[in-house]
Amino acid sequence: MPKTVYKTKQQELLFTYLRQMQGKHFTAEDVRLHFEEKKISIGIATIYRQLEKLVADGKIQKYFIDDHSAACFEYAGEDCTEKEQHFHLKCELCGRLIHLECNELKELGGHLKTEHGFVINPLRTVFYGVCTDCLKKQEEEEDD
Amino acid sequence: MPKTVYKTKQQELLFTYLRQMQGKHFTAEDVRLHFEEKKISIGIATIYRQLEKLVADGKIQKYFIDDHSAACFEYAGEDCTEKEQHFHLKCELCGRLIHLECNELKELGGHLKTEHGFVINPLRTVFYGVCTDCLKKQEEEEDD
DNA sequence: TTGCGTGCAAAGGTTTTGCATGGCA
DNA sequence: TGCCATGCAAAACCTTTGCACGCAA
Repeated sequence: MPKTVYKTKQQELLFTYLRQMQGKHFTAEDVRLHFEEKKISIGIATIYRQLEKLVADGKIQKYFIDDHSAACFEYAGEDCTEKEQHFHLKCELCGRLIHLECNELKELGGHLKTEHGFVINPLRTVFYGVCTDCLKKQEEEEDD
Repeated sequence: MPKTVYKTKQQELLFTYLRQMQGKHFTAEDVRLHFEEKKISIGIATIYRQLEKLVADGKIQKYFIDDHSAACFEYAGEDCTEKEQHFHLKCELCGRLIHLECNELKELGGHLKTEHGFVINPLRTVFYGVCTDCLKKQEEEEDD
């Protein structure tokens, strides 16, 4: 993964998009569509290559949320520090992606480290399960 | 996802394979190769369709371990009960997949349920991070 | 001028799908 | 016999790669 050496117009456009998308997640296709709507043409290969570099630099995170659909990316923000890290919860029923900041969950990291010698990467880990809303719906259906 | 109605030879062959692979994970390609070695031909489409049904029935679990490589499947066993559930740890450096059974981690599920109304599916959730061995290697490199 | 970044198109790998055939009940 | 399951090939999908060109430094 080669380092960024030259500054290009495409890079700058992408950075602008990233700042807009802070805290949100997006796919390579989302990026392409965003610029297509603005009548700006950026090749999908360029988008992938730029995103790859940003991932390598730790500027953005790459997730695999859904089974075999596109990868999701997320911009961590200008000053990405450990305190801002969060976990992702993905509802298997409605597909909703929930950002979860919880100190108790950070103890999970400590436990895994201490007891299992494993340092978890919360920025890549996604918890799958069923969200509150879908649980309610399930219970209602059982009542029928 | 249609239910299984007829019993076929291919189904039975697949079940036999699953029993052999209990506790191990495998891809659709692994299944195909296994039968190819035995001079048994099962179409890859059939394998995918059967695995899909088994996932829908909850007989096997489907994981996405690596970025954009093949999906991994795992047979939970004949009498799959909650106590046998385990989490997966995936080392982002060496690629090792670790099966982790840990009661403390089960408290994680309780916490997510109680505090966040989210019921985690441990059979699908994969924790990404760095394993003990790779951590040691990293530390050794820092000493140089 | 040097060589990195870009864009296009093609290739790559995994999974899904259409359709005719085969086989279970 | 009716209809599901299979197999093959083609398509779909996301992503990567090869190559020629453009552009930053």
